Amino acid sequence: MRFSEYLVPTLREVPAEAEIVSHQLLLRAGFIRKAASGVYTYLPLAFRVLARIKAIVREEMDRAGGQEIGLPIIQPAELWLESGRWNVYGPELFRLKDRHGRDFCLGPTHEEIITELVKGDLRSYKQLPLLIYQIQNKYRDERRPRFGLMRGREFIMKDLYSFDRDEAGLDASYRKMYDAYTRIFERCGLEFRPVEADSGPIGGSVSHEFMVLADSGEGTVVYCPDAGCGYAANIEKAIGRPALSGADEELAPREEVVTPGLKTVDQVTAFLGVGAERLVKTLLYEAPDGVVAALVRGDREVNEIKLQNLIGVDQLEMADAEIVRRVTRAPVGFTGPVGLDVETIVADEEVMVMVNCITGANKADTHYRNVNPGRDFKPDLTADIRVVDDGQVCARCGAVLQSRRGIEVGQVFKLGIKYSKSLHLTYLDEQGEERLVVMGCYGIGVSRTMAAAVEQNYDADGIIWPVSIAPVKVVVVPVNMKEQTQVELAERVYRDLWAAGIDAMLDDRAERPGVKFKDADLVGYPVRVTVGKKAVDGEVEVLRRRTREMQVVPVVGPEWGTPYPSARTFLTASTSSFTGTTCISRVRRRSTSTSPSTAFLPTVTRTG
RNA sequence: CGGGAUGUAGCGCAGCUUGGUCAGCGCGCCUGCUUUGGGAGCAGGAAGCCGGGAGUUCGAAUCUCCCCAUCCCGACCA
Repeated sequence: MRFSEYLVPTLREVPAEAEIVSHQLLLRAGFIRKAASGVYTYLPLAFRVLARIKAIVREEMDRAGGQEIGLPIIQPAELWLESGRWNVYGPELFRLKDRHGRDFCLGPTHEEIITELVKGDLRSYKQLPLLIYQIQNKYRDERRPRFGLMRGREFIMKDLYSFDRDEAGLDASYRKMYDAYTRIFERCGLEFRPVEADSGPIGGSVSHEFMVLADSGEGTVVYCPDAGCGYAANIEKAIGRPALSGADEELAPREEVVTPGLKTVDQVTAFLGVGAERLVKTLLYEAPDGVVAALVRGDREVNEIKLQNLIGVDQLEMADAEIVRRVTRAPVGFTGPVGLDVETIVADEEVMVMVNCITGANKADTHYRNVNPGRDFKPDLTADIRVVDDGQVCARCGAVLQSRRGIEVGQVFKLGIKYSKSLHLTYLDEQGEERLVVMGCYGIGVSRTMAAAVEQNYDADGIIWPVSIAPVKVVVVPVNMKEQTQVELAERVYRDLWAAGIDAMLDDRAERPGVKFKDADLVGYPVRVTVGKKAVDGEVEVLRRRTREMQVVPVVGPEWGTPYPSARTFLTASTSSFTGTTCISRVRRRSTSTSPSTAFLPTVTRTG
């Protein structure tokens, strides 16, 4: 591929709409262009990166026994009405009508249609297990698309569904996928961490997310620094060891304290001269069947996901000031559990051991002192409903937990029989008895993975692609296009690289070298071969993008007669001897007699 | 969906307060010459229904109203 013929519209300035690094760099380096909010065109370089990621995903899915299929993106409403999600999914579902007025949607996920498929053709235990996957565009009309490819309305996703006879089978499938995901993200050259995750509205029992660690991530990973322990979880799911000892005091009689205008935990505790851990924070939530009060220690936050799961609702919103006033007959800031009349009172387990604590008195400008759980109020439920963050202690080993931001690039779920039961997906076992299929589902955000790779691999000059997913491995830069020697040697190196199975870009533009160097850094080719003044001696420079490590390499003999014996070997070695070695060594070899014109180039370079 | 902001040439922006030499700047793009190891210089050139509509006015990029789009901050998800 020749730069002069290739569509790589690099930009010198950062487009104003791009906030995060991956978005900025993918735009600037000529990988993507926006078509609409949350909808992007993939230019040739991006397309190649995506192809590489998909190739890795396919290899690992196939290795684990997966079978790729194609599913419709346009799906009939009937399927979604049947599963009930046509109404539940809400405005995130892209809906459309055909010319006859029939309803359709653009698939945001494919449970319905794949279950339908399997239901139609699954009869016997002999057909199980079954692992089916697809890699396609998905559509979600996000409330707020943002961060470029991170949260688009159209995105590429791999979905695999597993169908097993029983729990043991599901365990095996889940394990296979977990391992496959680990291999995939390792091969993509990403620093990631599998973490325990909440299974959310998709349901099911066990779930892990694969988080690429990056400060721009929207998620938070809580992890135990003790390598032997290894606990790691999404903050939504993470548990810490509860502080289960209160103050060592006699129970004192409850009394009112006047706290004029003091609404926040900080204000109240400062006024009373006690620590936040002596206060019980009472938050009111509006749930479908009534108001729920959540009680946590003053220095904790309520984990709404845990709360939702506990009380079994999928919608929970903080009560507004009006509801607070109606329920407590007091303004926001003075709510407390004593005498509180709500549908459900849920207390965090830490609250129950507190002694002589402070709470709101459900009366303006008033708090209670010396409130004691059990004596002064009785929650309907006691559970872990707090957010675990830095500084809390690992429930398993007692080390102090830490947290980092992460980008969720994959998630695996054990669904169990949740869907097969409601959709009556069954098979006949050896005894001829009808049994429910046990399912799992496993997703990877392919386009998001590309963005995540950039978030983790860049510097002030541009992208630094991991070799395994780089759109092009090597860029060959003749410094001066008017120097025939340089041009010819560059052509030769370029041809040799292709002959050796290494895809290369020849920057044959009549630009000044600085421009080409800047673009090379921006685009992020792992290796740059510079053909400059030393070309007359048959020498070129090989520069590694990541380390800026440079080596002068003799490529041809003094007379330019025969290729220098070690040239190809060296170039091959020097491009494969650092991160992500899996890819280069797997690239298919090509015949050396083929001309490296663009016509011969594969549209997609398959690995493996 | 709430809150905040922004729409002027391909990209980045100024101009709007105070309507009228106000269609501008930088980069990019095209032509020519020079230059060629980190985003060159000179000369010439193309390019904008000033987001859209309706108003106010002798006159609107500028003032008013409505709409649309985009981006950023909060509850969902890959």
